[in-house]
Amino acid sequence: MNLVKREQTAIDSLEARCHQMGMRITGQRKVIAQTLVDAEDHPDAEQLHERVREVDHTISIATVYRTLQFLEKLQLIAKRDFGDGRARFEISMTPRDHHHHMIDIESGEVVEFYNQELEDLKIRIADELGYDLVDHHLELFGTRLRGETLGEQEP
Amino acid sequence: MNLVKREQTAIDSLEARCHQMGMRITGQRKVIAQTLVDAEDHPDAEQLHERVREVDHTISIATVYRTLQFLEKLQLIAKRDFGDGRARFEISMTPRDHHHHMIDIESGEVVEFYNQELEDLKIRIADELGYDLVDHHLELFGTRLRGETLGEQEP
DNA sequence: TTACATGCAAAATATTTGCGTAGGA
DNA sequence: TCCTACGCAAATATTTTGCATGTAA
Repeated sequence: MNLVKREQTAIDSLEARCHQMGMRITGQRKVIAQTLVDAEDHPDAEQLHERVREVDHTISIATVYRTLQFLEKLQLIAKRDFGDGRARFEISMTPRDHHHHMIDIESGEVVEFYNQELEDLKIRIADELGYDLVDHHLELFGTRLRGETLGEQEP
Repeated sequence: MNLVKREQTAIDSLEARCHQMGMRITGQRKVIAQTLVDAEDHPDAEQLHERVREVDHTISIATVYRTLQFLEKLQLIAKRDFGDGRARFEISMTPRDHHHHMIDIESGEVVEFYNQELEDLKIRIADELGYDLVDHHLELFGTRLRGETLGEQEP
């Protein structure tokens, strides 16, 4: 029941923020937010549109884009760039969970990670440059190690 | 004379790589590469096109895009994303000089920085995840600190 | 009721590509 | 000479927007 509880919390959080900002919580916005909560990957606008239409066939791509902008402004989701032409989106309702991405340049696979040392270092760097850190993006691009380090073997 | 020397080295490096790859070094490519060497900012394709046309009025936007792809493949330039819709480009002929960007979200100003600790940490993180780090992008977004830390004051 | 949100379609942006010609090696 | 690269214009891809209508509060 953990998953259900987390999802409801996320939607509650969406509703709370909407009210806070004096904005309406519509059926479309709920479906789009819920779809992002359920997503275990990093869909782009079009992929999201497809998924959302499985629930509500009438939702347009314009609404998807408008809702994504809206959710981003509310800081409920984050926009990412993995180097291909389109923006990708993911839920970021829990501010503690600021992870980053390791992208396999051969397979396109994306692994998320979190590293406290990195978080601390970035705040320190920004501070040394005379800035207050508001957001940051980090993407690592690489290829899988073979053998030695992990003892893994390709078939 | 330092600047002149560095610029020539960069263009030499371009010519060497072109030959290595069996590709032609054309007038357009030289102008585009030189313009990127001279750029002290991070121009997008259209800004680059404007600058390049001041030197050779006939260079088309298609050639700018094709040359940017080409130079990126040769790892002579790097593509960046600062969160607005377009890709930005910068010279990266010297592999040691792997810097990152601190972006002022109020003014749009971009400050470059390099931090050895960060470089080491990223390699370590990738390794721990089972990857060999090939490339990485880091952008910090923030607002200027007031007072305390730097003793700077707004007017 | 009444502003804000939506769907649709067109527009705006950003980038890529087909094709016939030009030009570097 | 020969093949790559070019300019042009059209195509594609992604995202935004104007407008009339719908709907949450």
